[in-house]
Amino acid sequence: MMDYKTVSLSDQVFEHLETDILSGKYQRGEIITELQLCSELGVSRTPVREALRRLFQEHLIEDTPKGTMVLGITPKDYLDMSEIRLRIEELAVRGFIANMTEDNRKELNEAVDFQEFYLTRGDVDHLRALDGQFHEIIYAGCGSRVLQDTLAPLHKKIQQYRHNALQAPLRAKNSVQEHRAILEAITARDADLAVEKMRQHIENAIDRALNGQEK
Amino acid sequence: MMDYKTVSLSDQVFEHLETDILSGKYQRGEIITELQLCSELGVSRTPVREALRRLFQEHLIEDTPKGTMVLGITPKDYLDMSEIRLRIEELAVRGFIANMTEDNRKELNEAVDFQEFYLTRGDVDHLRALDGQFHEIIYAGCGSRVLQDTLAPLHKKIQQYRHNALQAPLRAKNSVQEHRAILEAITARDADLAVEKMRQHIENAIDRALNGQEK
DNA sequence: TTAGGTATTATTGTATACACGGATGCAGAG
DNA sequence: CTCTGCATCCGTGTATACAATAATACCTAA
Repeated sequence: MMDYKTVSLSDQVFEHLETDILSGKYQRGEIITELQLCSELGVSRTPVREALRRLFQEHLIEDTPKGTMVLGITPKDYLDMSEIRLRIEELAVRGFIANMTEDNRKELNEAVDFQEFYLTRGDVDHLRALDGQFHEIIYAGCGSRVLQDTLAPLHKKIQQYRHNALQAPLRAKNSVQEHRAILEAITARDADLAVEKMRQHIENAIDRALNGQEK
Repeated sequence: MMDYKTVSLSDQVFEHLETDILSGKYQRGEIITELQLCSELGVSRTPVREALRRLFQEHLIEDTPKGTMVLGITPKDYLDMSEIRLRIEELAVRGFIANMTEDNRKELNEAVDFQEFYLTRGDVDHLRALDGQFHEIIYAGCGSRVLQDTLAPLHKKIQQYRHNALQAPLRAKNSVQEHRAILEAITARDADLAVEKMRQHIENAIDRALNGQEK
């Protein structure tokens, strides 16, 4: 997975800003200027501008006459993204099973194993990262670059957004259990069951976000 | 709809390159360098780079050690995008009906009226543009920015790709008829029917693309 | 002839200078 | 007090210069 070149300042700025916007550090409606970012991050305008162009393309920011306005993710955006995932994450699951290699299966298995490990440790940060990996492994192995490119950004945004909303203490356990159930169905190559488990998983996440609490 | 500022070179380069990539002028796998684009387009590297960053974000290009490699849209990408549309364009249609204003309805109606007009003229270029508008009006009026941002790029890419594959002589008539049927269902606020008509419309487009011919 | 090393070149990454345009604030007139 | 016009400033858009890196080609030596 190693890139052929070292991460550029452009990329670093992009990831930094994306994280800060999704995590809510930059509030919706806030105006940020290039020069302000330059001094904050200690780089010149070039990498800042290139990062902003990419964020613009993801509709996380908007150009205004006074500078760059932060858009970020609203609660409605979150629900809309979940709704879309409910419709097409099924395609990824079916694709993953159809294209599954032993390596893919093992990778997914390991992700869940690690989740269970960090669950006993109560290591929320690692759990969150692994939650992201679990879904991204499925996207990456679904056989469709388009589907991967559509779902991965949605999931990333949802995940960051959720992180902001609820600090996931009890959610973790249920989430890992649901991942395990999905993994088992996938391992058994039972596509219908896996899809159903995934659907439940996403719906549960929506419920938890709405209630702000684990039942 | 007017932007508050004139279109920048960055934007122009972006749209130019996007069109050329989607239309196949730049072949998949082809390597293009920034300087080459600069001399071709007569601008400096800055706007070129910013345009490339946005194309990169859309996964239409890829960075390689030798330059920027064109990815573009493959036939499989086309099918995958259509599959996704089949799943979520329904949401847009339902959203549009739920949020429909008289203005929205009229706008959609006009788009179809114009299509029928240009159909009698055999004006394929205008028909293509209006086909894009028809769907984008629905996206824009569906009440979900996320859904709009997800569907609009898919449709744009599909449309450009199709344009390349078949020069749409006979397809036009059926397409307009299908749009009319969708519009009628929407006007009647019959969401289930509208969704069904839309589903057929997309499936027909897939069939036509696969056969390369109108039945 | 071939292998290895070095020099050159090609391309990108970054910083910065300059230009342009709009917003803002101030001053003066009504 | 308000409105208008001008000057200033702030922020972005673009071009270009410089640096670093990686590929390539050439030359030399075995």
